[in-house]
Amino acid sequence: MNGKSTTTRTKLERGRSALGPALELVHTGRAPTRAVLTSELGVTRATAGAVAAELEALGLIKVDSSPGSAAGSQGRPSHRLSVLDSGPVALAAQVHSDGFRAALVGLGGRIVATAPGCVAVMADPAQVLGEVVEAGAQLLRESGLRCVGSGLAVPSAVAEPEGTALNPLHIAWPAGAPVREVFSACVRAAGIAGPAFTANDVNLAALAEHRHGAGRGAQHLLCVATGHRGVGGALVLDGRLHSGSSGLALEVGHLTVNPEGRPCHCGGRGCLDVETDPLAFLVAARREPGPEESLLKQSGDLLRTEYGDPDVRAAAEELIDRLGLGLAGLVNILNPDRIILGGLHRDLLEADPERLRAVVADRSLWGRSGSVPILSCTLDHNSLVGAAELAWQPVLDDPLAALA
Amino acid sequence: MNGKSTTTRTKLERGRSALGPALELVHTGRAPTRAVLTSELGVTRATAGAVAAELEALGLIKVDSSPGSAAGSQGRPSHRLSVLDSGPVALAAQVHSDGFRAALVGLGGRIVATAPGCVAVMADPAQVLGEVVEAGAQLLRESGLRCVGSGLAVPSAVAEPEGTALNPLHIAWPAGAPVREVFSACVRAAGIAGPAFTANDVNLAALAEHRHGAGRGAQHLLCVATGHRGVGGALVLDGRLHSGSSGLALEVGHLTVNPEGRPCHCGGRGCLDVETDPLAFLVAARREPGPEESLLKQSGDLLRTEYGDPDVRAAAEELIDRLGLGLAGLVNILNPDRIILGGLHRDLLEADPERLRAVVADRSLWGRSGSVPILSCTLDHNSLVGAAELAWQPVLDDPLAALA
DNA sequence: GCAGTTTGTTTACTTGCGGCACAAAGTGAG
DNA sequence: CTCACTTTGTGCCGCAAGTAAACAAACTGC
Repeated sequence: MNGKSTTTRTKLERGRSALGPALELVHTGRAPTRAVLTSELGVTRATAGAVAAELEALGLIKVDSSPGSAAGSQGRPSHRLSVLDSGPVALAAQVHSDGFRAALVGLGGRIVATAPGCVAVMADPAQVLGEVVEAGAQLLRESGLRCVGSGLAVPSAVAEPEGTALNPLHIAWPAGAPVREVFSACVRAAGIAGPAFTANDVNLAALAEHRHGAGRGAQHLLCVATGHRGVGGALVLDGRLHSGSSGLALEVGHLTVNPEGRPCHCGGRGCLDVETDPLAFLVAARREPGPEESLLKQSGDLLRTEYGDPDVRAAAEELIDRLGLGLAGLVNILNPDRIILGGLHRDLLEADPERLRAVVADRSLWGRSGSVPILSCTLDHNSLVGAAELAWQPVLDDPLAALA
Repeated sequence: MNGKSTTTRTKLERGRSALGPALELVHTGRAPTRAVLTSELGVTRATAGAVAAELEALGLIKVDSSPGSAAGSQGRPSHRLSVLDSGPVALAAQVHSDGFRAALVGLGGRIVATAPGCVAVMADPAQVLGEVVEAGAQLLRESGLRCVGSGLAVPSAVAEPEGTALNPLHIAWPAGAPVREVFSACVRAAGIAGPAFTANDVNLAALAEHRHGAGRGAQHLLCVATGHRGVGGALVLDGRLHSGSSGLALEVGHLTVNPEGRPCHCGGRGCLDVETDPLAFLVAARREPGPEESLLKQSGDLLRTEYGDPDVRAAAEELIDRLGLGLAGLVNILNPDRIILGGLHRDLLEADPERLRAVVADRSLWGRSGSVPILSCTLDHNSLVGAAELAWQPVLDDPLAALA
């Protein structure tokens, strides 16, 4: 925090100071017109106009002076602002238990191109990341678009500041693998421009949902989600990801939600991780679990198509109760103003929203905090979009410096 | 968050923009000299000089051009910066189970004057707050100092944005009492200048420790403390208090730390509140608890003077283990980079620091996050100083506007 | 006493941005 | 269709925060 910042910012390095906030407003869809931009920034129309023109000159946004379908209100119609379709993109990559995926993501969380996931040998991080980066490089070559940076989402806690994967249990990587370093090296080796970032997938999903999905406008957003195995959590505070002092915050998989529950590899019993993930659901519903990489789909389909089956319903209610207990514990500590659920938890919410909300409210200490809205994630590929957010962040912070 | 801020900041309202950050640096002791101020602000020497001169002209700080005891390094000695002894003060008030206390607190957390706590009839918030505000008004009259605002610390969760006390269990106030409203009314009625603020005492203690005590420099500071009864928690993130979306975050008293433990009024069993507070300690140590308003002192004295006694030692170790379990749970969710303990928890830490640290490390999921430093609170009257911080905040944010 | 180092001060100069006046582009009433 | 009205965009002026650069001041060590 301290330590004599020796970097005296010179005037030349700084851009127009309102440039970053303005771009963020357009990026998150909170500034559909120049008039709104003016009021959101709290500056004069003259300044907002100059800022918008500069962002347009940078090739980031588009200013439509011919509105066409006007809003219908009185007065002169405002120029519409939108992200530029042919603007720069970020390279987003994701690794999960059923393969990997690469995509190009423009401003506004718009997925421009995507390379479908391929199941591959998972043992060696360098090999897997080399492949996914190569797939991304191919997309970049095909599109001919400028790249502002790269982001990678991994299904593991990522320790800060080193960027090592602490528990990539569900992909066959070694614990402590230096994923950030490896990913950066792959990106550099492929000749891809811009910085490279790596973070946990649920954290990135939460970030993406906060900016473009179900979390928009929340000040204290809690996100809990499953993959095929295990449970992850994330917290977005005032628009910034809160990942703790060493990246390990909100690793909620080992909250105890059933003191007499099944043992967990962490040494405890009845952890959220083993009580509310897809495998737990299938076992509780007395179904035969399929291959690991389709557990999420299998359990989700089961919930949606056979909810009438007593076994399925009983299993769902059991998991909802356990999940609710875990969420209530988090609510008591974090007091979020919105909760969003992904993976199987989303399916559980949609199967019986009232039951989940009732459990959370009942187990919360304060009525107020327990009545927090609980919503489903709404973005496709939210981890991927979140990975792109990381790469976009320098541009959002200071467009001039980042694109120089 | 959104909603067209119609308040277009005019140029006249804004002061020198670096004024607030500069005052905060002096306030928290991070800018002992003008040269350090220059580098911390990241501005030129000319700007830092102008800012320091302006703060001096406002009567907030003192610039000692004759250093006397120089640092001994090379070059021209820098002017020393310090808060002005005769500068304005904030009125701080605290209510707890053994009475109340009023104080005047200057910049830098310096307690200028204090009115000793008086045990009084506690039933009526308006009466109690009227008395404490009157005591503060008396201090202000005696000192003749200017008052920038008032702050009140209460031993209860304070719901936002209304400012009602949700669980003032250990003082005989009704749940939901509108303490902020009542306190503001008392302050206005007494003719005391400036805005009035109200918040939870442990939150304020954490804020004070972060700025002036054991929490200085921490980015993610977790504070846990007892009063005479019950346990409170607080989190300071990047220098700002995190109290959740409705003020109810970090109400950690009802974390389960002993599934077979004694019943708690919240309906659960073995809550931190009833397992690690002074009363629990005295019972575990087989001592006769004295009057409620001296439980903290009684248990602290016992720990310090009779730690050789097997009963005392066994009780301490039991409480340390339970506290460690609770802290580990918080560490797994919040991943703080420092923990500070107050009240009996501080005494427990000092009785056997190694044991507590070992328990926390053992029950943390990640070795990294479990090795977080655990320290004692160091400030006297930290809740009182924290209450003053609330009142000082507008001045720190914009000195010109706040003192206009 | 003199070179070297670090800090404070003075004097332009740059520049982001507010304020203002005016032009532009729509709506609705008659 | 015209005119009043509302809201938005643009050009111009000026302020003031803060940089940059040159100079002065104060202390150390040889």
